[in-house]
This record gives sequence, C-alpha cells and structure tokens, in this order.
Amino acid sequence: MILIMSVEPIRDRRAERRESTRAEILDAAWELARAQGLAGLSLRDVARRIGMRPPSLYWYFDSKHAIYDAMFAEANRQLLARLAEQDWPADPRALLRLTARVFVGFSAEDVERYQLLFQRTIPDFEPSPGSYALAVQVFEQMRARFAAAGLSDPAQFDLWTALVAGLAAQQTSNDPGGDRWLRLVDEAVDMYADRVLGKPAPRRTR
Amino acid sequence: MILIMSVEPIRDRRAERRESTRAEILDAAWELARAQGLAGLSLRDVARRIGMRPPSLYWYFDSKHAIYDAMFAEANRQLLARLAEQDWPADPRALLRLTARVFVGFSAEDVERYQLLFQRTIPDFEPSPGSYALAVQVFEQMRARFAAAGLSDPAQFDLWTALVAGLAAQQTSNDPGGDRWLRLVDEAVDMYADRVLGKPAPRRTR
DNA sequence: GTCTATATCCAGATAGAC
DNA sequence: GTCTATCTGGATATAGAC
Repeated sequence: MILIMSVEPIRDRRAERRESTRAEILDAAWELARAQGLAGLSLRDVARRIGMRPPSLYWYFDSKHAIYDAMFAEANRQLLARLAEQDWPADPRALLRLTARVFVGFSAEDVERYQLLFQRTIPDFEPSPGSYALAVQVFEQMRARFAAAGLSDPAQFDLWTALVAGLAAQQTSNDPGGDRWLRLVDEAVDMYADRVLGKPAPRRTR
Repeated sequence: MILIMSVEPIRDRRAERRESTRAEILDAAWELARAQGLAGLSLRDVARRIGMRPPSLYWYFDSKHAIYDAMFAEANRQLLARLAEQDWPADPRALLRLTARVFVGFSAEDVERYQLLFQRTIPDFEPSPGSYALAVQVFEQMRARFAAAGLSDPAQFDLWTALVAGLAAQQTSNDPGGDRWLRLVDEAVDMYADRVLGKPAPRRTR
C-alpha cells in the first residue's frame, strides 16, 4: 500500500508565476516612467504594454501607489547591491572617492530612478515602512563606513551629502546622458577631503 | 470753440485692471501650489479661490501652462530683484559667501518656487523663450560677477553650481523650514574658496 | 468679463462573469 | 487570473449667452 506522505510540492509554482508577473509589471512601469516621466505613469499604459487590461493589474498590486512603492524598494535594493559589490578601501580619501563615484554614477545612469529615490516628485506618494527601511539601510551603511574611517561629525556628513547630491542633481537635470559633472567628482572629493582630512603630505619619490 | 485734441486718457484703466486680476490669479496659484504641490495645481481650485468659474481664467491666460510660465517668470524676477538689492563685495571670498547665502536662502524660503525654477518636475512644461531669457539673465549675471572676481574657469563654475545646488536641494527636501544645511553654507564656501582661491594667509593682529 | 453648459478625455478603482 | 462593464471623479478647454 502506498502511503501519501506529503502533498506539498517543493516549489510553489503558482507563487513563482505570480512573482514573475509582478516583475514584468514593474519592468513595464520603469520603461514607461523613463519614456514619459515618473509622474506621467498610468496603469492603462502599463497594462497595455504587457498585454493586459488595466483591472488585471489589481490582482498583483493593490493600487498605483503600491506599484510606485515596489519600484522604490527595487531601486533601493539595486543601490544596496551596487554598494555591496564594491571593494571598499580603508583609506578615508579613497573611501570618499569611491563613495562619490558610486552615488553620482548610479544617479546619472537612470534619471527616473534617481528622482524616485532622492526627490519627492510624485504627489501623495510616501514609501511604505518596509520600503523606507531599505532607504534607511543605505543611509546607515554609509554613515557607519564614514565613522569607521574617522568621519563621524554629523555636520561633516551633511556637507558630504550636499556635495554628492549637488553633483548628481546638476548632472541629471542639466546634462542628462553626458558627463559634465561626472568629470568633476574626483576634484569635488579632493576639495572635501582636503578640508575634513587635512591636505595630504606632498608625495615623496623614494 | 473747444477743440478735442486727444481722446486718449493717460492711464489705461482697463489694462490696469486686467493686470491686477492676472496678479490675483497668480497669487492664488502660488498659494495652492504651496498647499498641494506644484504638479497638483488645478484650474478649478485656482478659480474657486478667487471667486471665479474655471472658464473665466481663460480670459487672462491661454492655458494652464501659460500660468506656470507666468509663475516661472515671476520667480525669476524675484530672484533678479534679490540679487540686485545686494551690496556686492569685490573680494572674491566675500562674493562667494554672499552668493551662496542668497541662493540657498532664496531656495529654502519657498520650496515650490525652488522646484519650479531649478527642477523639472511638471510634465510637459517648458518655459517660453521670454521667460527662459530671465533665467539666462540670472545665470549670466552670476557668471559675469565670478569672472570679474577672477573666477572664470567653466569647470570651477560648474563645481560651484553643484555645491550650491546640493545645499539647496538637501535643505528643501530633507529639512524644509529648518536650517540644517543653511547652517553649513559658510563652511561650504570656505571649503570651495580654499580650493579655488587658495588658503588665506593667517590673519595677523596688528 | 463672466457666466452656464458642454465637449472630450483621462484617471484609478470596483463588481462580478467566466 | 483575466476579462467586460461600469463607477466616480478629475482634468483642460471651448461655445456661446448675457
């Protein structure tokens, strides 16, 4: 006699399919946001792009804001991944340089992602606690790394965020696709490092 | 016999009234933009606030974009006025300090005005040539003053705009109404000045 | 100048059949 | 899961009376 020990399959194919469709919806949303602006996103267009009717989206997301929220979370995860794949140096000045390059580069890569992450441009949208926690994670990670490098003064950190935010903002809004401010990242970092770390001793040739 | 020499009155009362109503509309638009965001502005609400019906606005402005355009022009004129009323010092470092204070202060005063001037947040809105010319005027005025102070390297100027833009952006979006980044303006200026002007000689007591 | 009435279109969201 | 049909409400803009 055969005993049916367990009816539960190992993989939940239904959940997998659902996740994959959710991902498809988000991809379509990103493409449309890039084409017509974040705020110009409409469920009609998202649905059409993936061959669905608008109401069907509601089986995957509770509302339009829920889609924005998922995009916000995704963008933060991408940034966390980008940070994780770096080989972080211990030297403070090198740390600053890499940090600035990563942030400004990440921002310049995708203007809409940058806007969603760092600017408050969508009326009435606020990230859910779960998504916001990811943003906090980015911030805290950076602050911890700074502290480990001896940079723990909050005002110094604020000055740093202003500098990096300014480079990113100018690059994305005044020269999208170009490198007019990207080119200035290293100089900006030196300027900042000279102030908060002190000027480096002139390099000796041995 | 009395000769009627001229029928034209000196003042054009009709045009004056029209101008004053236009100003009333713009004031209402600003108030609403501050209350519900620039992009959330609606003609319904503007009309209601001044006791009109929406279609009546079209006697004063051709379209909603025309209202945004007038707001954009007005904001630029306010900034030009602010710049004009300053007592500009010849000393480069003092010039930088005053410039940064004026720009960051002006931005922090009114977040929506700042967004309209410096960020591209309204879908499909582009200023008319006439309004844009005012923005160019601001930019050129600053550049000329910088050049007069011996700062004419374009890359240096770009670094400057990034620094000021970053302070304004962080202040308006992360601490609206506060002074967390406003407080850092002078230090940021010193940092920049030390780099592009060279460190000042230590002050001697006479 | 300001109104009423209306055109046109779009949005997000829900009910309920299949 | 996806659909059709529909609700509800919003928007900008125009026509034409007064």
